[in-house]
Amino acid sequence: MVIGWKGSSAIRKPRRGQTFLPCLMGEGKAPLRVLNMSEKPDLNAISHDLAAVRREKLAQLKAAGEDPFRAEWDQTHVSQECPALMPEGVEEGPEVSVAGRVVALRVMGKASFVKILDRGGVIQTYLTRDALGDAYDTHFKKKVDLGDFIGVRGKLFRTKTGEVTVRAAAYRLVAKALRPLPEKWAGLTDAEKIYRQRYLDLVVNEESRRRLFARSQVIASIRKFLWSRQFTEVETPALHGVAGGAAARPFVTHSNALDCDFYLRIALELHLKRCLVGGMDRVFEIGRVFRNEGISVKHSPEFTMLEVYQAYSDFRGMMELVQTMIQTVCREVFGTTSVTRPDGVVIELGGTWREAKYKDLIIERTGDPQWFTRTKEEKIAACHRLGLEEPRADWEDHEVTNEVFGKLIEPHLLQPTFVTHLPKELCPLAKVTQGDDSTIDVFELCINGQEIAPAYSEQNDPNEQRKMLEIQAGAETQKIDEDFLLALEHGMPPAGGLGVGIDRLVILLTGAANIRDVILFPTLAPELPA
RNA sequence: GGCCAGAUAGCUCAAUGGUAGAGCAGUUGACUUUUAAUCAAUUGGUUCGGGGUUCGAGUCCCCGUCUGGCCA
Repeated sequence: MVIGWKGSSAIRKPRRGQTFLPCLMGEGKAPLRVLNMSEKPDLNAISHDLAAVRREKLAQLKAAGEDPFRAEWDQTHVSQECPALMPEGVEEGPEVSVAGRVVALRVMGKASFVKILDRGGVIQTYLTRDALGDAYDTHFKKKVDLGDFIGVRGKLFRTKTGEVTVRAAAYRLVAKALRPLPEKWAGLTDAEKIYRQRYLDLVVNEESRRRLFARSQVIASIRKFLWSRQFTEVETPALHGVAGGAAARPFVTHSNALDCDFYLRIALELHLKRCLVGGMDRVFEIGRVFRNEGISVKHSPEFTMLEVYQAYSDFRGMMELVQTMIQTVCREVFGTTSVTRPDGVVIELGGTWREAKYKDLIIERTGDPQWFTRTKEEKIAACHRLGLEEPRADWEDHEVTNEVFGKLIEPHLLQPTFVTHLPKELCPLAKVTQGDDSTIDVFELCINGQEIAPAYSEQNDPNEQRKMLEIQAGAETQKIDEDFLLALEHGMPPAGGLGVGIDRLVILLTGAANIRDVILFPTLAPELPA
């Protein structure tokens, strides 16, 4: 009859120093101790102060011997499981015990519908005076507010409109909310409150809840996929002596114990390659990286990277890996490989993705087959003709070209595209293409107008690596991670490496408009003390 | 970093320079199948902070804080 019940909830051993104070309401019994609450508490006087009203209700409960914050409840079912227990034609279902936050409260005299929110969604419960006795009037109607947590136990039934509902045989207040929920219809729209008080957003905005749960599922699905290919998951340091593996301004912090400064990592790359050196020849990490740069719709100062390194593979292998991985995750979490953006554009992630060489895209966009033999001044002039204002004489030649890519090409790559063979100046950590020493064996996967995942045939020649890092560092030789070069000198197997911006991937898959919408608690300026 | 916009009741939003309002939430009452339940009554304000103009400022001006958008 009862599912997974750990004995009667109404009978628990009193805790030390605590009198046994039953407060399970219903089951045809009056509470074992009649609540000694004043019948007409003067809430009227404080009715404007919503928190004070709730504090007073809590005080009255405690005065009557009930402490909601010490109540327990056995949750046997989650909201979303209930409809499956009520197949077509069934009038009365099994007994379930659900629990969650009260998000809708419709009291109609001697019967009430109460919707409660749990991790699976919302389930409706039906509380009546008939089933619950006096507690229905003196306890439920007087003391339970929107936002409180309650447990409800009873058999499932279907309302006359067909909604699967728990008919309460018993309920218990298991946590009181001392502050009110945001308004039920408009919800929470103040962007600042949505981010600072994300817990409220999660309670009242179904879309946010769906999106942030989806993020977790995407990450879980990625792990599963990589484990199935025998990758080892590792955790490498976030405190770096040298902020390497990418070109970005790092955050600086200080160790009191070691009396030295550290940088928060800007990439996972160099430690994962050390793992390759050590023989962990399929390795990945999903971790937070920090870049002390601009904040925008697409950039957060802390964001989550997946980096994958596979020995005896190369950037071609990474192409297959990332395409299969994203398609697998997409089907597993969303059941489809088509994504519709908020503006209606459909992005198709199925099939084999387009491949295009960087140089070909530049030549196509500029309409100049001789682009790469032009002088820098000619390129800058051409940029201005194409409507680009920014390029200046002090830019490096490849920066001018990359401006064309970043401003005029990448934003239009909505459908998945592997952009391959980038100029070698753009990344010092990849192998130079055989037969064309101006490019490297890499791709950037662009989807939805932004770079989602770069991948390289990783440089494993320590001498070449040192040369490229020295060029990149210029005069700032302290930016060279000597410890990494030392590791390379011990020998690193040939490998393909892949980085995936998890936040951007989730933006793409959930149709979000802003990176903050896929981060639970995005970086904001601290609030000033009042 | 620059430009633009915003900040008013717990929440969502109004308010020509002239007594700060509404809906929801709250409180009191009615109501045993509701779906933003309904009906009646009712409480609720340091208008982000600081200065200024004015007989009078939520409103106009200046400074600051935070937030959003665009640009860098």
